[in-house]
Amino acid sequence: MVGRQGILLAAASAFAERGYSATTLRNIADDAGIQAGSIYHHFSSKDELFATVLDHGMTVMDEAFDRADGSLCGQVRAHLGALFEHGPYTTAHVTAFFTTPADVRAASVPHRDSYEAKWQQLLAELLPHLDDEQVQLHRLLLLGAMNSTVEWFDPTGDVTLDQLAHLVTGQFLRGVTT
Amino acid sequence: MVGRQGILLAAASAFAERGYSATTLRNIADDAGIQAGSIYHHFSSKDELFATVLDHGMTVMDEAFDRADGSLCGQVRAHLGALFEHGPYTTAHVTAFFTTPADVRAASVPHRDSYEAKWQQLLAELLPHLDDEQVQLHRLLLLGAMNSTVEWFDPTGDVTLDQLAHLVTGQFLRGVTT
DNA sequence: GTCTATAACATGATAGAC
DNA sequence: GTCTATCATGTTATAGAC
Repeated sequence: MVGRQGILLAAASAFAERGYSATTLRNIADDAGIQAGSIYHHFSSKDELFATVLDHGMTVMDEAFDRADGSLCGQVRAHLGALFEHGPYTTAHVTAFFTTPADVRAASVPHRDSYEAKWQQLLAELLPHLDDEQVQLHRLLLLGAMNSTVEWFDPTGDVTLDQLAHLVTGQFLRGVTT
Repeated sequence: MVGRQGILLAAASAFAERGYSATTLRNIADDAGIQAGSIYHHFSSKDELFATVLDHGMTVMDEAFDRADGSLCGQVRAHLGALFEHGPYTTAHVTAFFTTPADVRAASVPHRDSYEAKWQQLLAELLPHLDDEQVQLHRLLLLGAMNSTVEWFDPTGDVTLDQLAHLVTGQFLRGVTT
């Protein structure tokens, strides 16, 4: 893997695994097969590289959401698919965002907010008997549960992403007792 | 705040907010009101300080779990209470654990595992119609949802911890459609 | 128990050769 | 477009005074 795309992929992978601060430009350069100084031909700073990774990740999330069928299970499957089937860009969003210095992550807050607004609208239509604040709480819990899967789910194991999506959807809509 | 306890508290707060790598001993010393070098009178390394914070956090979790009434809502309330009512030690566990270098976090893995085993047993008794793997998946989703609250829940807002515990429990047991 | 000073090293970033 | 230095700064950790 070469050039800007190779750097971006190596950066996303490192940020996702170690977080923003623990990832060094030398780490990224090693994984990309170049020298650390060469990164600056493609990106002006570590911050810009990180912001580009997060922006790429949110674009993947957006496209998956917009392509899905609109059913809750379909949207859950799309979100999980974005996390596990489209490289480490989305994973970096989940694992590295919160502990990154506020001024660095600020650039990606609007993109995140617009994605969360899509979920808010979807759930509001699905749950007309609840007010906006209740919907928001349920949304945050659902996204929290889905995003936590990056810390423990193995997509190559014997549970498939489809099965996981059905499990998440069932627990959310009907609970575990059914 | 002075001495070892003051350092520990400042360290937990900093680790919880910024993660392991982004937190410097100078950060911690500043918050504790001492010089960075003085930390080494109480702890032999940054790693040991971090491990002590995580161990303290797991002890808080354990005690909250064991004191609760055994009902799911009671245990959920205890877990959320440990996150929001007993200092930043538990928060550091949630926000800083995953992105910390593996050799540093290794020391706290057994304590974490034993806590998760308590939840596994609780849910297995509550859901006798499910096999162990299904229970495990539901447990991981539930803990993921609860732990995500540290990124967005404000315990001083108009939603109380009791209300949040009931909401989490209701969504888990019966789903959102009831 | 805390301070100051400093050693030893890692990091983000720059400059210029090729 | 990548490389090889190199700079300035920040980091963990140590030693010894008080």
